[in-house]
Amino acid sequence: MMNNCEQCVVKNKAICSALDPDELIAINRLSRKVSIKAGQALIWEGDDSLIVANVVEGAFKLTSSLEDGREQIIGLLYPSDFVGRPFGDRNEYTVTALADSKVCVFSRSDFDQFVREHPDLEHKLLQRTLVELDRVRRSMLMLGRKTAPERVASFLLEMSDRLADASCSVVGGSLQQFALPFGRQQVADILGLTIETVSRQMTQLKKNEVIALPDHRNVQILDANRLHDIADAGSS
Amino acid sequence: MMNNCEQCVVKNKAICSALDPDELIAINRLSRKVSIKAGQALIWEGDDSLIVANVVEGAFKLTSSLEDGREQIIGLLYPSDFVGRPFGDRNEYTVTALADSKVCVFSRSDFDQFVREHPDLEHKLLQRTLVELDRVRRSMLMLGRKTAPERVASFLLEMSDRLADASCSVVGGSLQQFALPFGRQQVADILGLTIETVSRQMTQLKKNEVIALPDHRNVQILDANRLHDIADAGSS
DNA sequence: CATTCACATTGATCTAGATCAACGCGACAA
DNA sequence: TTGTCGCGTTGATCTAGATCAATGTGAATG
Repeated sequence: MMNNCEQCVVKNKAICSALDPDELIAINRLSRKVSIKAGQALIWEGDDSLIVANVVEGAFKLTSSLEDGREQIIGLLYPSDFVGRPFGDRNEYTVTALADSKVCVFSRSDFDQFVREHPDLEHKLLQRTLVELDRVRRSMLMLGRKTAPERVASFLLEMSDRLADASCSVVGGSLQQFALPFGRQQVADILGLTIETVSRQMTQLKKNEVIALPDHRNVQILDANRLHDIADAGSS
Repeated sequence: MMNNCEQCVVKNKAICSALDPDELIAINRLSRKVSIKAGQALIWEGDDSLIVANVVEGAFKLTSSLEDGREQIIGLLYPSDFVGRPFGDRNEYTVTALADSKVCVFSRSDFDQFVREHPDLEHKLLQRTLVELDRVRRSMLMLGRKTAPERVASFLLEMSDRLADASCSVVGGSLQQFALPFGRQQVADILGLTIETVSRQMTQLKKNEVIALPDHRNVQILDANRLHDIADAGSS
C-alpha cells in the first residue's frame, strides 16, 4: 500500500523533516503505512533487524524480558518517534503496540542505504538517538538507586511532560491533567516495581493531595512542587 | 599542545577511522591531547556541553547522582570510546577517570561543525551511539528486574567480554582471567547494589567454585556455563 | 439487571537486600 | 616493629518492597 508523505501528520516532527520535497517523494517509494492493533508486536527481541519505522499514530512499548517472564519496559514510543535498529542486524528488544497504532515501515536495507545517501537525515537520526540515550540513562539512575515513592513521582512528572494535554493544563499554575496510555502492570514494568507497590504509592499520593485520580487512567497533578521534591529526595 | 593523529594508538578503532589522511590532518588541528589523573573529572553533570573527546588511554566512569549522595554508574569508557554530548547543550552526567588516562579533546562547537561536514564521521558516531543505546537498555533490564546473584554474574560476564586479557585467556576452554579496573564500591554503583551485597555474592561464587579470586581486583572464571545460567535465571 | 471478566486496591505476611557493626588484611610510614 | 589507613569481608538485624490472598469496581455481555 502506497503512502503519501505530503499528507503525513508527523512529517514535520519525524526524522523525515530533514528531507526536501524531491527526497520525500523518493523515500515515499520505500515506505508502507501499516496498522497495528493494540497488543500486537511489530518487532521481536532476538529477531534479525529487517524493518525500521516511524510511529505515525498510537503508542508503543519497548520491552526486554527474562526467560521466567520478568519483564522490563525499556522505552516508550509516540507519534513521530523512530523505531527499530538501523545499521545492526539484531533487535535487542520487543516492540508492542499499546493502543491501535499506525506506523510507516521501511525495509532496513532500503532505509540504511537511503540514510547513507542523505546526511541530513542521518543527522536527525543521530540527534534522536542521542536524546534517547540521555533519557535511558536517566532511567538507569531511577532503576538502580531510587525508592518506590521517588520512582512513582519521577514517572508522573515525566509523563506530564510527554503527555500534558494542552487543552486541560493551566500553564501558569500547577494544575495538570493527563491520561496514562497504559495500566498499572505496565507502570510497574516501567518502574521496576510490582503492581501492588505502584498502586499503594499512587493512593498515598492521593491521600496527601499531591495528585488526584479521576479514574484509573487519568492523573491530575495538584502539587507539582511537592511531586518534584518527592521525585528527587523522597522527602514525603 | 598539538597532537598527532598519524601516531595515535586508537586511530583505527576510534570514530576517526572514518577519515582519510587529509581529513585526519584537519581534525588534528582541532584536537588537544589531555592527561587526566585517576579520580579527576573530565565533565560534570549539569554543566554546559563545551567539550567532547576520544578516550586514548585509561578508563572512565559515567555517573549520575541524587542530592543525598546515592550514585549510579551509567556507563564505562575505554580507549577508542567517544565521550561527551555533541549536538546538545547540557551534559546529563559526570565523567570521571578511574585510572590515569589520556583523552583527545575537541571543543564541542568545532567538533559539531566538523562532523556535519564529514558524513562518514557522523555515521561512525551514529553507529557507536546505537551500540551504546543497546548496551544501556540491557542494563535497564538488569537494574529493574534481576536479583543480586543474577546481577553479579551478568556483570562478570560482561567484564570478561570487554576486558578479557588475551595473554591469559584460553579461548577454547572456559578459563578466563581479568583485572577489574575498579573496587567493590564501584561495582556496587554499577549494579545498583550495596558493597556488602556484592562482596557476599562474590564469595558465594567463589565457594561454589564458579570463579576464583586471586586478589580483590582479579577475577578468574572457572565455570562460564554455570555463570551464564546464574546470570539469566538465578538458578544458583 | 445480573454476570462476568479484567483490573485495581487493600491487607497480611515474608524475604532479599540494606543497614549497622565488627573484624581482617595488606600497604605504607614513623 | 608497630600503628593506621583504606579496603574488603563477615555477621546480626532491620525494612522496603515482594508475595500471597481477598476484596472492590466498572465496563462489556447476555
